[in-house]
Amino acid sequence: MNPQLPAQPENRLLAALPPEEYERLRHHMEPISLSLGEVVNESGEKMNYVYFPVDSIISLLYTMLNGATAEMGLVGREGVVGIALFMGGGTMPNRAVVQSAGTLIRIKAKALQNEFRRGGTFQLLLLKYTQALMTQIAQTAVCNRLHPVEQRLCRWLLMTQDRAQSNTLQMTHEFISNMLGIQREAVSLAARRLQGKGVISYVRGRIKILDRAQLENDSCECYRVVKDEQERLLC
Amino acid sequence: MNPQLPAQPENRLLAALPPEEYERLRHHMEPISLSLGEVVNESGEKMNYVYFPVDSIISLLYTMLNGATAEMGLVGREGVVGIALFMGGGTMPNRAVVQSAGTLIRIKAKALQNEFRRGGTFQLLLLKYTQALMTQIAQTAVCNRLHPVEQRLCRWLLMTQDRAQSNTLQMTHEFISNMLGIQREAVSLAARRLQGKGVISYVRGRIKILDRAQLENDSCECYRVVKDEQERLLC
DNA sequence: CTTCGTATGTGTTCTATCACACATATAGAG
DNA sequence: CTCTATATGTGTGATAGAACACATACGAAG
Repeated sequence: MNPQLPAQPENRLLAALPPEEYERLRHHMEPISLSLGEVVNESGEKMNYVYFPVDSIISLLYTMLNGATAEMGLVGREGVVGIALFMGGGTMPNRAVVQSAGTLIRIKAKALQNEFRRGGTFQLLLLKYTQALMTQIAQTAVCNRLHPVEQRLCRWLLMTQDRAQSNTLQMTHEFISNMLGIQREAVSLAARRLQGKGVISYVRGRIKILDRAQLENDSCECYRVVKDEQERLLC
Repeated sequence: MNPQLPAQPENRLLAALPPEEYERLRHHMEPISLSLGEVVNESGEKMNYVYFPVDSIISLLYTMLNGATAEMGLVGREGVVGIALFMGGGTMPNRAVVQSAGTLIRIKAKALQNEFRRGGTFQLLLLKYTQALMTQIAQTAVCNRLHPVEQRLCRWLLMTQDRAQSNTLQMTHEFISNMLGIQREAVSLAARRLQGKGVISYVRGRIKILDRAQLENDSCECYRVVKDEQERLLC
């Protein structure tokens, strides 16, 4: 169906498949590219595809009735968007938005489910990833409750950089504030403190990570917990 | 292995199994009873059993390095504790504690995994429940960020009452504060306001829900979202 | 009925964050 | 080079909660 799949920066879940399973799925893989802000899936809406990010980042967001938003999870090439399609629910009550433009590989729900039901490596990988995502979401819950803005910002920058291929992130303070569920001014303040320490630098929607080690120091423990758990589960 | 299982208030997941699958698992079910505060599973520790609460409530807690705690999920007879055993990770980085004493049915990891791999109703139910739990955790994340203490307390009381069989809950403000990840005094204040409105009443570790409808009104939207999603998935 | 451990009440101070209201600076279009 | 939309800086209250320090009150055991 699609002759040329991206060569190197493939999605990790797909890359980990044994040849046989990969071959079967290969014919259903369809690369697409999405730009910043595009909605991959609307809250509560039935999905027709499952999406495997290649060099894009997808944010799982929840919007409250009053319009306030907060992120619950972040998905890059280590994962997949559309868990509900194999978990059996079909839909989820949150939105999936492109946070960093790039390509994804999508697979039709039916094809995915067929392969999932075979109970092979594919199923195992998807379930393990789902568990890793749960840990990420759970940690976000606790972190939101117990840690101050600056630490949360550090954590978020680290998570984002892990999923970006670069150390320059294209995003405004305003955007970040919607992800962290805080005021834009609070982001600006925290970012400025980090810039003062030489950890990051930024100008108009372009953030550069200068000192990753220090960023990890300034972050709360949550970053490490999630990262370690992810590596344990997916390597 | 165990001749007499509790008659009526069974665990919902087990109750929903078709006779054949139930029969196979039946021989591996072992009812146990646990008292308040017992640790069903320690963070990061390999589990030997999976636990299906019958008339007990289990709290999924995360403890920070500095000792602060916050709850990420609540499991009653609608669910199961030990998701990592079928999701493939084996362990999870959080603790499971008895929040309300009572009985559970436990099943050895091996037996559970064997039945899970058959890919029948059991697998389907467990995965759907896992999705419902994810929604609960995700909503907790967002709620922790965006809603004030009093609304969160209402939500938590509602969730707890749904899982308790009674409208009297045995728990101190201190205990609740550890679940919500806030100060005990903050719980006392919010509780007193609710008592003033005649929504609840309490004395020394015994909370009575007087006006459930009003409690739902005073709660944030999060309670409904999670509840609706759970009903959609598990009915 | 007393005692004592524990649960809850109450106040004060301190801090982070929100909520507004603007000022300023930058990149890109023309 | 100028203009303009947009991103960021800055200040000033208001408020929710945290932290701490006790006072009180309940209720089970004796």
